Amino acid sequence: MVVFAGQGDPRRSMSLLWRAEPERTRPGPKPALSVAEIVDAAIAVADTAGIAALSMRAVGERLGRTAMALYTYVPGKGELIDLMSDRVLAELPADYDLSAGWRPAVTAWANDLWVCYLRHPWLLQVSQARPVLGPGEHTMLESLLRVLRPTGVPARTLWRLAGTLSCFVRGSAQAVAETRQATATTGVGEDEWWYTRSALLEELAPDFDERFPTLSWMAGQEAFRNEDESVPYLEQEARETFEAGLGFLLDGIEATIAPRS
Amino acid sequence: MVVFAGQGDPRRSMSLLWRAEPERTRPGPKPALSVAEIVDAAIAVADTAGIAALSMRAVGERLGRTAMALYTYVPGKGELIDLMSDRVLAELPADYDLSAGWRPAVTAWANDLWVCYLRHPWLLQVSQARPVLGPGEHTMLESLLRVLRPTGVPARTLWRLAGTLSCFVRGSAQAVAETRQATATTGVGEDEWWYTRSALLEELAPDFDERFPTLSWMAGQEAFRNEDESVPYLEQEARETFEAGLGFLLDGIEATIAPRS
DNA sequence: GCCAACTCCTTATGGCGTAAACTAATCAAC
DNA sequence: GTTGATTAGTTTACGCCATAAGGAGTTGGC
Repeated sequence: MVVFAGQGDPRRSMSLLWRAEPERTRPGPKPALSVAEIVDAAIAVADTAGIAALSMRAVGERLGRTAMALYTYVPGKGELIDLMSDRVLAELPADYDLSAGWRPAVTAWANDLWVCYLRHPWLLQVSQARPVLGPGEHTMLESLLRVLRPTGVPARTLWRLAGTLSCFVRGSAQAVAETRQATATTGVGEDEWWYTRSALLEELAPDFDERFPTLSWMAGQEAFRNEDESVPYLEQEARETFEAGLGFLLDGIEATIAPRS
Repeated sequence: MVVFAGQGDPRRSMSLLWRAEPERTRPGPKPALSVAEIVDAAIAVADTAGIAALSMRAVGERLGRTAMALYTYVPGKGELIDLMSDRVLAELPADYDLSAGWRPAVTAWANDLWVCYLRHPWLLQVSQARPVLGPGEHTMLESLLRVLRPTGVPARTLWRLAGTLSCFVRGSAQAVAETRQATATTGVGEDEWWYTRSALLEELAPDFDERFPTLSWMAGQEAFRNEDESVPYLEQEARETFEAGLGFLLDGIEATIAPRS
């Protein structure tokens, strides 16, 4: 299930996103932790154990504290996830080389975002509905717009292009991320999984070929073979879909842009 | 967080997906419920209250039973979600009119899937990594392949096209779905939300225009105005991104297909 | 009539986020 | 110094969740 953003005081969340660290000359014990440290620990937990394992208890434990200790730094779990998302996006490059034209630059942007999603798959499970509006998110968008703006398309089109590209990268990264996560959490390898399932399919749906003629034609096409044995099949498949799809998309965009360049 | 598929006995899950209802002349009290009834109830819960509110208790309650009663029909929550997904996808059309060519047919397919996602937004939060392999999922894919196959592209390309289109529809439907869900769960309208946030942004990031020149240029472009006041802004925005993006994508695909038609 | 199979319930376990109340540390003002 | 306000961090507790275990009542075949 998608994780939603913090719903508490907006001022508090936004301050956390934009402010470095609060100044300190106040009574009370010195804080042993910092927001940054907590966010890092949370990212580490989510990266290694998945977002399902991201609990306040788990993050606290990693820092040698109780779950409740985190609440002095961060209003709640939702806000913590906002901070994680924005921090991870902030690591993306802010500028792309435009000397070879917009197309290689967009490709690089898409690739970087893709890699970021795969390095932090939990990011794909955080709702993007209400954007976090932190510096990281803005950087990601700014860098894409900076690449596309020189093509001279009108602002409205520019915005659509950015939206389309983001959607596509996100959608296709999800395919890979979920594949990996499924393997990790179930402990069942792809081959094994597929073998069991397809045998069952034959048994339970003996009329498969009549019901799904095109699918069964495709299955017989032998177009699917693992080129690189070291990469799981489904993952390789998804990676190629990403590359091919980006190609289709850029072709289409080129057709829109070309008339005016 | 993404909900994962059932991880129990694969035979059991697959039987549930493919078999209508088990034959019954066995001892024991007659079952008062059926798998189909449970799945319907679960879909109703998820549709109205979101997947976060989908608990075994909630589904049982809707049927006048306890949570544990469901476990006689369904191995667990994961498998129930599989059944829900597949059932919803099975409602999609199996065939599209090809008389006007592949392009309107693909557009119709994409639209239908999009509408399905928006009718059942929780579907977007169910991992697609390990496909459910039920009849519904196969129907959805079969109908797209049936549209694209007559273009004569090689099987491998066909597969990439299908993957790309699925990713894109899913990705962009997510944008709308999450927007709506955010409004529903937080109870804060878009305008209100945006107003508060942008005011805070100015206050907390006074150097915004220097850091994000392209974004701030865009914001000044006034390209963004709500044409239809009855539809929330972000949702309309996302819908247009979907339509425009599908256009770019189909243009690109057309370029790939054209040489051979 | 009896037994095995079955549905459905109650109860219990161990997780979760976080509210509330508390202890202990730290600084400013006196 | 001492005091009092302020803060960091703990413990405890509440109400959720999925589901394991075991028991009560129902039914068909023998």
